[in-house]
Amino acid sequence: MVTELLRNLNPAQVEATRTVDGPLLIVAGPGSGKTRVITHRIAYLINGCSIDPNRIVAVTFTNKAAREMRTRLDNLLGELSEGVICKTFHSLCVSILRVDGKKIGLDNSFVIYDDDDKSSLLKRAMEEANIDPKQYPIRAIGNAISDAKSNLLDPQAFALSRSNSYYDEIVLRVYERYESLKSNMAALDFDDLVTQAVGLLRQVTEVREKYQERYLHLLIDEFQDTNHSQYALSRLLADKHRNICVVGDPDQSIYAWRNADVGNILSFQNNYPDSKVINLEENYRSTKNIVEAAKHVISPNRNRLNNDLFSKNADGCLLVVNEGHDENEEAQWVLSEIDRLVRQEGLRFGDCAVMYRVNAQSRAMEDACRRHGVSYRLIGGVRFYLRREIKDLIAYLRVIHNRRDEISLMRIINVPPRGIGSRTIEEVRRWGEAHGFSVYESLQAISDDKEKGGLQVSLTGRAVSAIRRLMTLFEELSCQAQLLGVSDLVDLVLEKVGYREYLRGGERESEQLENVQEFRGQALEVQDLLSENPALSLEAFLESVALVSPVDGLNDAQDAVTLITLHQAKGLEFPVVFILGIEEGLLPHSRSIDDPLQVEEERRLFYVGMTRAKERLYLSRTFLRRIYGDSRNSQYSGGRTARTPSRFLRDIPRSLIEKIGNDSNSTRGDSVESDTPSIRVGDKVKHKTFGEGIVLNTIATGDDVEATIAFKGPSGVKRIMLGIAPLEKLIKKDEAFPNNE
DNA sequence: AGAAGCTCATACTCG
DNA sequence: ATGAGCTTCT
Repeated sequence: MVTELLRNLNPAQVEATRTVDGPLLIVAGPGSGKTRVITHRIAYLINGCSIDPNRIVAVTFTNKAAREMRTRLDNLLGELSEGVICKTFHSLCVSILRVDGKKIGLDNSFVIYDDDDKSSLLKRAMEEANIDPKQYPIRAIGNAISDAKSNLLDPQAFALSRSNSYYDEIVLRVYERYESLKSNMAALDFDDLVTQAVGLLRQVTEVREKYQERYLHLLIDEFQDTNHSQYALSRLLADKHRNICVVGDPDQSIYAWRNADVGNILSFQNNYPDSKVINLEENYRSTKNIVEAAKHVISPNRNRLNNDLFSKNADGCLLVVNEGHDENEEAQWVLSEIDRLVRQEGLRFGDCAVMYRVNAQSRAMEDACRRHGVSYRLIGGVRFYLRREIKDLIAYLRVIHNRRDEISLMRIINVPPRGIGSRTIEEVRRWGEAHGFSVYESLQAISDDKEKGGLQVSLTGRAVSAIRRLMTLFEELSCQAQLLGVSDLVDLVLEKVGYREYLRGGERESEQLENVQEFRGQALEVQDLLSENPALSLEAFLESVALVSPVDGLNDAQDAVTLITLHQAKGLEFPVVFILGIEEGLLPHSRSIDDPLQVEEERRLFYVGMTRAKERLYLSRTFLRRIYGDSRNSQYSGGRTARTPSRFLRDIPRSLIEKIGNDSNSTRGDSVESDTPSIRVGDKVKHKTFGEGIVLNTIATGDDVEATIAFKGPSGVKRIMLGIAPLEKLIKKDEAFPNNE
């Protein structure tokens, strides 16, 4: 049994599988059989070392990865696999907090706030703290708070840790207010799930010891993308037995922007000096050409661990680089190539994935797919659970589950319109605050106040009766929620609230009704799973909708082209991959372009995308592109922005590329480097009449060079012959942007 | 008072 | 395209 388990593994994989005692770091390059090693290691623990499956925890990045792992464990172990705990960080934390959270004062019917809810709450916190959201954008403040939490800094610790700049002072004021509101509402945001779990384990000895004892073996996947708080949680859980195995690849770290810290890999080696390190370097996924190209793209990065990826696979096809005119032509090219692959090469639509940096790029692809009648699945985009009609229904369910959830209550208090407008709400709030009541309690009190004038509340009789109707509705729904499963509850909400009628006549009516149907179906799934105790299904359902990610729904059954962002593509693989928009400003993204560290992350993102491809890799860029209508750049090129090829393209050896496209322009953005070394793409220049600008492109034309330069201000993009241009000043590319941050 | 209709700015990557 | 915030309509 055990020898069979190890038979199909290479020596490094065998070693990783059999190293079960003590801390272990597995550095696993893309396609190196990482999941295989994790699952085999778990199987080995159970079958070879007789470890109780219930004492093994595997933490993954997405639910989809967790499910996949469970399926593969099931194949290796059969029924035994069911005991293994396979969860994401967030779901692991939720389960810990549901069971033991009350020991740190957490209401166990807490709700989980998504980013929308978080913004609403931040907005309110800022209102209360008299901070102008125009001066201090909610998003920026929210990120600052998120940063603090990722580093396990509560408001107090944040206050001590920061320079007392005025900005930090503002953040602190909002942070304090935000936390206290959230606590009143018995709500947690995503960051809280981890920080609260850490707080619980740190503060409550018995809870800490319980989990430390139970979790004999801990495996953390995608370790390069954990943040400080997640790592702290991992260490806390592993502290007794010290059997902690982390699997990661610094080259695939693409979430620094949400506080993931590759430094955790170094910290791991410092925190566990006795840890063993195993490198998985053989790539089984991709052709040799793809692996070679990817290696050339990643190698300019500094601060890399030694992980020398190689492949023994066949060379395979050359990479294909396309240069299209604009995003529509690019999409057109993708579709005709996919057509060809399907008709001539025996591939399926489902084998093909189209990847891009930003969601907005999916638009042109969707249009092209529809025109060609090719079915596609769009991953991400406007997420299902963030659609208005779905969020409304979730808000009803949340208020039923936890009436302190004021963000949800406020969302649906007058949806559908029921005569409780902003003035009424304001008065209810004012009254509630004066009496120390939550909004729901205030509504109840006002509703129950039979003798008029008993309360000091200035509301019209009309408003009071509207409130009374609402309270009657909620009382009934709450009462039924004790008896019904969540799907039946959704039906009751739809009926009693008149939600379908509310959607009637709207512009997106049929689409919204379809979404509602889909939502009912999902509720029914959870209800059926918990048919023995239907009242529990509401909480389970709310939890499942809070923690899904778009990739979770990706099913391979349907033969459709996958449209997906590079970030979401991590961990996936496809026979054929198209990566679009390999242009400066998009990949690397304009928001990252000024910071060398961020450019390194963009490079890793490209590397992640490339290494998703098993057989064929297509790269594409355009000369013009419209993104979001591009209002800022509308003066250029008829509403579109002139594009220059990504610097990353230059790092792929020409020998690996088969080039197509209809423009004589070179892939190499600095093609004239040797002729006129003083002007290169990316240089900052100053023109006598047009002012300051950045060189976008250079083309040798006869005995002169034509440069495309984007000037600041109204001049916009101009093509200029360098021989005669009155360019006064030149700053080299690297000096053009001294650390702006 | 509350609803509806309008303009306006705004938009990277995510559990 | 979407939401916030404003004005106008009922």
